[in-house]
Amino acid sequence: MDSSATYRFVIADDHPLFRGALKEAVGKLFGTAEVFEAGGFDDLQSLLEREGDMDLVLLDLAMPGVRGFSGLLYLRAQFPGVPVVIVSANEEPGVIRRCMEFGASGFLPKTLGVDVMRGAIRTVLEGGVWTPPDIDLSGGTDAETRDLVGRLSTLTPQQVRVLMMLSEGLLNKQIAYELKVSEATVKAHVSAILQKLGVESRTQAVIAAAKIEAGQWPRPLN
Amino acid sequence: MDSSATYRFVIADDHPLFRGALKEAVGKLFGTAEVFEAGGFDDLQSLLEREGDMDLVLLDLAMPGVRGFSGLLYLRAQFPGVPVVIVSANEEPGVIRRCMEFGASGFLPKTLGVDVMRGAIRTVLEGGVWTPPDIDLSGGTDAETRDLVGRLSTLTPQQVRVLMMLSEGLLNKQIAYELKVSEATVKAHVSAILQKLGVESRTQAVIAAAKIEAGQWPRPLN
DNA sequence: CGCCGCATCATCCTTAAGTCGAATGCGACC
DNA sequence: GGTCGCATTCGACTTAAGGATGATGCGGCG
Repeated sequence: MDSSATYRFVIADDHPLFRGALKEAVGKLFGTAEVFEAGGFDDLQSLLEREGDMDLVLLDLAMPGVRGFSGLLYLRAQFPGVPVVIVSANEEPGVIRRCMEFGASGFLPKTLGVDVMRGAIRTVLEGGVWTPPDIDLSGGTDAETRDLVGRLSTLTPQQVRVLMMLSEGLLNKQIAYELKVSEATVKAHVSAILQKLGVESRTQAVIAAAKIEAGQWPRPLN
Repeated sequence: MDSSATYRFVIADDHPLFRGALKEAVGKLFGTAEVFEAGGFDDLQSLLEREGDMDLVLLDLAMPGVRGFSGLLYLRAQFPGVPVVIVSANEEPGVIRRCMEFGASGFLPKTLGVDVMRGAIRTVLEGGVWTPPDIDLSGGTDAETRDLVGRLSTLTPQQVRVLMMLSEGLLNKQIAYELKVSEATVKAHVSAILQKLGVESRTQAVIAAAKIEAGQWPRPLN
């Protein structure tokens, strides 16, 4: 089998209908494409662990089990070699920009036409990056947030995992158990995270992380 | 001077124009009313400390120095005797409901007519509670959040202050310094907070508190 | 007045958190 | 191959966090 011709995709979206449609659309792009589906973040995770390298993951930002960008950040950390294209109903420039900053290879608004999507996916498969045209990717975010995003992207895969568990309020001991390492190791990771984020305690770290997730959308509360 | 006839108000809003208009509107309600203004939360705070009992505070939810409901919660904790009426551009039922749960005496959407506002303020001054008509105050919020709101409202004034400082990532030592009490006292408060919120660590406490502030508005991010 | 809730503080103890130094392993680069 | 950097791992040590107990003062309330 010619491996260069057989692409392997994952479509991760909690909406089965949309998943199916997307599968149809991209499946016909290449005759020999192998398309996997994941309905939740856990599915996606075990799929990637089981199946090994993928050529592309199409990820819905609003998947069950993920709040916002964490999923993307986590994926990029855990499987640095797998390109991720975000598929989202939201097309605010700020969201798109943030996704690209977190290492996405592309951003597909769900409102896009099938033909455009195909072109975009082709671009990414060839190693490129695709974002919607007529979108202003520059500026917009406040300096503090931008700084924090930069800091977050310096975290190593394991550190991202630890930070996400910190944000769930877990103890070092619990994190150690989950990751199957010693508590000393977790502490080392936490220390590194604190340094990289420029904060002084785990509590401040989760506050900083929470800011990224919820912080700066056009505030709906007042 | 007849104290029962001289009402003392505070108008707290960061928008000077609106503050002025509101002052005009309520000032003429009673000939002898004394109206104070505050452009920021710190102003409001020092004003209340300096001037003592007020008959009413008109508080904008989106004031500088306050994120969301903390301001209300804090005011109600620090000055339990002063009725607070929220004035907000936002009129989502969820927000209104939350305000009332946190002890507001009324909620005035900024879109309200002057005459209606006057009636509402009169109602509150007579010890009543006023919310916009044709608003569904029941249901809506998920059980978890409602539970948490209930727990938060059992916190004592000082505990609210401590919780807000926890949410800023301060150490017990720093909180002790700010509040001019010993670290032992802070620890006592923290322990009480953890119990009341039903969590096990300061980090989980700030996560819980953050959920209330940003958590469950109709999600704008995707 | 006595009771109770709130706030304050101390002491002792256990556990969690965080820092420091250091070892290992792995991939990149010369 | 050797070396450099980096991620991951870990143990020892220091400091912070949190629980338990007990105690004091103060203001409201039946």
